[in-house]
Amino acid sequence: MQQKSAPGTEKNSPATSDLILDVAQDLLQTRGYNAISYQDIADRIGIRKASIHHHFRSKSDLAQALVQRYRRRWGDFLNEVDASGADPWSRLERYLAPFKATAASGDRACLCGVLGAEFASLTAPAQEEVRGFFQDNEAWLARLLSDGIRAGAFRLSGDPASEAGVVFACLEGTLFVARACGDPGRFGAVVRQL
Amino acid sequence: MQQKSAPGTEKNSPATSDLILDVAQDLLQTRGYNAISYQDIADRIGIRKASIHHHFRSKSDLAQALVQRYRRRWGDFLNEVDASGADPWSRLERYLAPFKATAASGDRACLCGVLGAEFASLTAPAQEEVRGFFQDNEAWLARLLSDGIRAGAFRLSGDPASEAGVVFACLEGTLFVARACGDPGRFGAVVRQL
DNA sequence: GTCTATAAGATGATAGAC
DNA sequence: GTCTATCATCTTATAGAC
Repeated sequence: MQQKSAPGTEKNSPATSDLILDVAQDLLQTRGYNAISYQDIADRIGIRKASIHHHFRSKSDLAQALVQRYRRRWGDFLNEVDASGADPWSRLERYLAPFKATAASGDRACLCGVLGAEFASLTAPAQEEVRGFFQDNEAWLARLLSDGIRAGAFRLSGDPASEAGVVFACLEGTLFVARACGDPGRFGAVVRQL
Repeated sequence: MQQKSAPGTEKNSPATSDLILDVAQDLLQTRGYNAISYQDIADRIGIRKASIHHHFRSKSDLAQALVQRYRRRWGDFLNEVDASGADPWSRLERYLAPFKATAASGDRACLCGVLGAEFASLTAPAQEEVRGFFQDNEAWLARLLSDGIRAGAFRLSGDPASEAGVVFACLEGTLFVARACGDPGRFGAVVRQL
């Protein structure tokens, strides 16, 4: 019926494939990859399983597309933060905002954190994307810390790359712990501590 | 045939129920809860699915028993470390050993970390055990840090409870990141940074 | 305690009409 | 692009023999 993003029609309601990804992402961040089915997604949208297979031939294709989109959007977000030209502390604060929002939801965690937990049950392409997401984040954080040191905004005990690894792992881990403990406020406490 | 732990027979080969839990734990730490089936476990042991149902009526019962055992063993371990009467730094090092071993495996993560990722797909009793495991660890770490400060071994920027939350979340998160990045050595780097 | 046999339902996936 | 219908397979789970 409708082309997605055809010239002059950018205001179209989201394409079905995007809707599928949206629903799949929400379910996945809540329950995990192997706990959700095409039926779950179809029920939420109000379509049939076969329609999802039209957009994503297999479940592993869906997973790959989902984590690809997640990683791309995250990269765009990081670029925006960089482009803002804000000081290191402000950039760090902006970086933490999505984590905060996820923690505040009370029932979601980071998509790649969840997939990282089910790592061996993913196909190689999806594994690669998860790994890439982790590396993207640590590299960006390392650069932020490095800049912050040079600007005199941060004082670190070790090298920026190691510290970035610590900070990122802590953020991912906190999302799980905070959710399991039913304590969304915990994320704020951890951030203050860092 | 054989009673488990009957008086005078403590040297029996492990009871089937323990074997099932052993195999289930290994598979679960690698793939995740919803990615494993009774068939997978039965195949590895060389028994039939029905035999597993004899020991654990349902899969959620198995999950609950598994995480209960995990938490109990962990508690025993923490008590042993405390009973050793070692100095705070040595106790911390002993605490980190199991994490190190898991990271070194290259394909496992913490059982409760994995279950924490699939949290919404667990039954309430299993969720409770996962939460309890997290709280046990943080409480123990907070006490260790508190002792260490009093003994002049540690210097902390915040209160022990907050710092314990940071450290524990970091350890759990690092297991996932290190595995996804195929970098078991990363755990050591994170520990040094902490 | 373990087995065979079986049930009942879910799952990922495909073919073909509209 | 979405649908109905169908498939083969897997999944959790139970009954009852040995």
